[in-house]
Amino acid sequence: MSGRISDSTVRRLSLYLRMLRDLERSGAEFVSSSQLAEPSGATSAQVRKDLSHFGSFGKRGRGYSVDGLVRALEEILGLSRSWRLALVGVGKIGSALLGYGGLATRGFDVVAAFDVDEAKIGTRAHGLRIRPMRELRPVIAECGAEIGVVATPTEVAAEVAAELERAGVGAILNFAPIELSEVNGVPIRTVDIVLELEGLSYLMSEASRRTGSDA
Amino acid sequence: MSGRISDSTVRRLSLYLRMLRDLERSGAEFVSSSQLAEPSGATSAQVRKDLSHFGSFGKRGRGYSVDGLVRALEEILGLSRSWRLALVGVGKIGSALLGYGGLATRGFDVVAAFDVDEAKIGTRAHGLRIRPMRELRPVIAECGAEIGVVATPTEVAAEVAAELERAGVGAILNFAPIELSEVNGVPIRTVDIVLELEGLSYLMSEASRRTGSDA
DNA sequence: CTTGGTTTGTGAAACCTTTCACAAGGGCGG
DNA sequence: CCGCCCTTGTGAAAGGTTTCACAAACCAAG
Repeated sequence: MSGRISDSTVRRLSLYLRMLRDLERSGAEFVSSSQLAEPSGATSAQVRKDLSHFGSFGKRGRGYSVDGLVRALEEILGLSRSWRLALVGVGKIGSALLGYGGLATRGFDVVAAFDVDEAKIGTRAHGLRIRPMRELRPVIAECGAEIGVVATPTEVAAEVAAELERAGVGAILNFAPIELSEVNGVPIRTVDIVLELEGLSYLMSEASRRTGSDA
Repeated sequence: MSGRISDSTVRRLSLYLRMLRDLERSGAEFVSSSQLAEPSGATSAQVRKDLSHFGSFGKRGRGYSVDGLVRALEEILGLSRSWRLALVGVGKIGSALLGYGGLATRGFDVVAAFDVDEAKIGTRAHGLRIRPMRELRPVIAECGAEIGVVATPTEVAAEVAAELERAGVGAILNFAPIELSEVNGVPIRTVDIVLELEGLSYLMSEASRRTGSDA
């Protein structure tokens, strides 16, 4: 049991948890690894292997207790608490995030927002006052945000990430199309829409090259 | 050479291309695999292996011609042309996408937008007329959009994706927090912000569990 | 209590990706 | 033209993840 857990395993645990919450709402008591596997496109063996890294949660012959596994996964993923986010950059993406209710309902609360634009500073976006960059450090310290969100232009993203890290956040979510390197063990996840589109572009081109030459 | 190329390889090819374009702008003529590797956090061997799946692009002793490799990668990734996107759901995320100039400059043009909201239909968002869902199929056929973008609430995402596929798109980019299953060989990429945040939540919890028990 | 049907937990095998290490080749100075 | 230095392209090794397959365990029924 335990050791270093791969990103893909953690990803799947989140997906299992989603399905389990649906099941909980629908009143199911037990669930088997194969039911759990279906929506995430995994196999039942993979579900069992993933869970086995953290302990033994099922009953042979019965499956897993829905309630019990929900709580276990929330504990493992750190979702039995809520997290505070500090957003830097209240442009298109930043505003969309502030307005997206799906974050708060899942335990991720944006508690502070920053921007360089003098015209925006002091105004409110979705109930949150936009603050100048110079207040980044004190405000993050004061409100205790654990996760920094970079939604700035690419050119300043690396600098902003470094500043967030100095301000004491424990993790960073980056929306700028640039690969930021983790420093001081502060994990960074990048959401790169252009990269995803380019991946699709590759697959479509590949497909048409194939049909083009096969036909 | 060639065979099935992994997602991670394609991802890295995109990153190499980004760096190459920067180099091109800065006037460099040649680049070595180690220079190319740095920004994406890969190794020089990985760069060479990735490229070797598609052919032999370098000169031993010199490295790769920047211009030549840019063109080769654009060809491989299907980026020597531009792609047309059809957006479904002009809410927070959809609007942010429409306003995000970074897509068009990289060859991804949003050419049609759809929504169910009667109040939005007929109005313009960033110069694009919002159309009713019922026009999805004819409009996509007419304007020839190749990529469908799902930016709807989770509940209808699967249905919308299926409708896009029937309308003839060759790939789908999904922003709803749900795992959509590929059908008919139409590839789907999901951008799931909550999943990313939960991954960070896991890492932070893991870190604090470790320091908690080590101290 | 025993039997049968079911599902977990898990080593071993298969598969895939990354790293290593080096021969082969190219350019440049002399 | 020769010899030196540099970097590619690539088999082989290492490392990691997924799938397989089965013993162990549980429940229910008789």
